[in-house]
Amino acid sequence: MDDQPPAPGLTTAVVNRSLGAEVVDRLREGIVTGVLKAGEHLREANLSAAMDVSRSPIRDAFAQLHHEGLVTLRRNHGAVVVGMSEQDIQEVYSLRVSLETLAVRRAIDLADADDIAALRAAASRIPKVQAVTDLKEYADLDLSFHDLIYRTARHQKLYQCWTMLRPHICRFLVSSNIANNLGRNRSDNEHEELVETIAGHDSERAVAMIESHLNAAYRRLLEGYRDFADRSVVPVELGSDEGGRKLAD
Amino acid sequence: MDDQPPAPGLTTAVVNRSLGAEVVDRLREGIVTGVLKAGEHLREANLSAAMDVSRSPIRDAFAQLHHEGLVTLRRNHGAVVVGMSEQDIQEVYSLRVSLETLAVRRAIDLADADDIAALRAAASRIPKVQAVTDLKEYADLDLSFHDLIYRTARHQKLYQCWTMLRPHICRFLVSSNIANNLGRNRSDNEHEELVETIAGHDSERAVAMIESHLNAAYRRLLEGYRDFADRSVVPVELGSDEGGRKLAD
DNA sequence: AAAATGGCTACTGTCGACAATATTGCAAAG
DNA sequence: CTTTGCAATATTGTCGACAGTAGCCATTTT
Repeated sequence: MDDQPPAPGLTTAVVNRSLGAEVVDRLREGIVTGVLKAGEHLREANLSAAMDVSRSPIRDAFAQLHHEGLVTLRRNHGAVVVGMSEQDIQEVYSLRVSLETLAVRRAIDLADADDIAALRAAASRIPKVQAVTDLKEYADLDLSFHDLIYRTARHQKLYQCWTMLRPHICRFLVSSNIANNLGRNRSDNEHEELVETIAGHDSERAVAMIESHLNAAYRRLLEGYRDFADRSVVPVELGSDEGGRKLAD
Repeated sequence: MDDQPPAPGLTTAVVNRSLGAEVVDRLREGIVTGVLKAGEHLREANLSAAMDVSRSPIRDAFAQLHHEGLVTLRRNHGAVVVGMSEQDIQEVYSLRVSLETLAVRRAIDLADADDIAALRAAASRIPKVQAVTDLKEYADLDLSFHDLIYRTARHQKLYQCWTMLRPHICRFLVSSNIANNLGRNRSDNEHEELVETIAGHDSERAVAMIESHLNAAYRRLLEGYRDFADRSVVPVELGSDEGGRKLAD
């Protein structure tokens, strides 16, 4: 499986990463921040030369990005950065509500004092709207908080699904002009309130909160997307992805 | 020339799959049916020789199986078939309820007459309990029906999550002695009834039905698993798989 | 002019060789 | 007898070369 919630405190990561993992991170960063644009054709040879590695790690990276849904693979044609359509946002957020509802329920059942403390810390780290200067940094901190909820749920397969969604959400947050929309109708304390509700073991209220939190985010994103889409042409590329995967399922 | 309607019986699919895809199918089949046992160490060189391909397709296959959660990858050590613990069953089914609930809701909204007809056909194809002779065949038909629900939901990312669950469920069904437990407390018409409820656009009832259907399956599986686990030692392999990912996120 | 045809190019799919690394067994010290 | 360190070995990680295929463009045909 791709991901396991990292064991708290045990940060073993020093120099033990494969080249492919490095390439994945750089490409994902590029896609999420918009350096690599939707529709762009990624060529193995190009990237191989640019990053000074052979094609093998690049190919591994393509496969991983394909699993994350950030690129499509066409046989004998390589990787293409996927577009962002309204339907994508709709899919990601409808699925996210289902997943995160389950995550919150389990987190409430399983969280110990340390987990609650970590959640409080993560929530407090998210900058207030007025203080947002760097969209990517804001997105990372916001996602770290939600990531912690998923890790607290202690559910490997659920976490793996979340891993497929996370980079898309990050991409949405970064490319929408969320800064303009963020403040409107926002209590700005939703994360802290959610943590306290989790700490209080109030499942029903916590589920209602996460649903409204995510639905609000969804609506803001759609607004931002429409402004964004007006300025830059985004290839939509709907329709069946049939035959588009390298390894059939 | 390709575009002409294919003459009846002329199935064009001949040589158009990659080697890696072929290897994935064979290995997945082996894992699901138990030919490859939990804890078994899959070596690239071995399989490469056995299947008469180079190591590259084998590596691609390992990555795909890793994505499906059927093997774990340890750096410089290769692929190991994952075990089946009660927690695995619990994770798969708790997640499945969340996903399939969403799938049913969307299927009800989006299904047209053809979809309903296809669902009816798929449901009718599932053999009745008394007629089950081949567990794998039964599992495939049952999963085909549920697969159709997911496809009717027209939600790529949801379907991708389902794709991660499906082989595990198939494995559970095949390795549990489900045949012994299948009949008890089973109406045996649940699939047909679910289809009609979907056709009738009764969301709440359909959701309740799928929940009870899946929870019943979960309970049967747990029973079957306990009988199964008594007879064959299943390496559980819990604990942190830290550092076990090929491509870190 | 529009559509079919054929060759060409660029790119990926596959391969075997080599380098790097974790594991395992053995030996030596405590 | 247990533990620690080292070396041998087995296995994966990475690489560059070659083979194969899909797409592109000029050319021909209707």
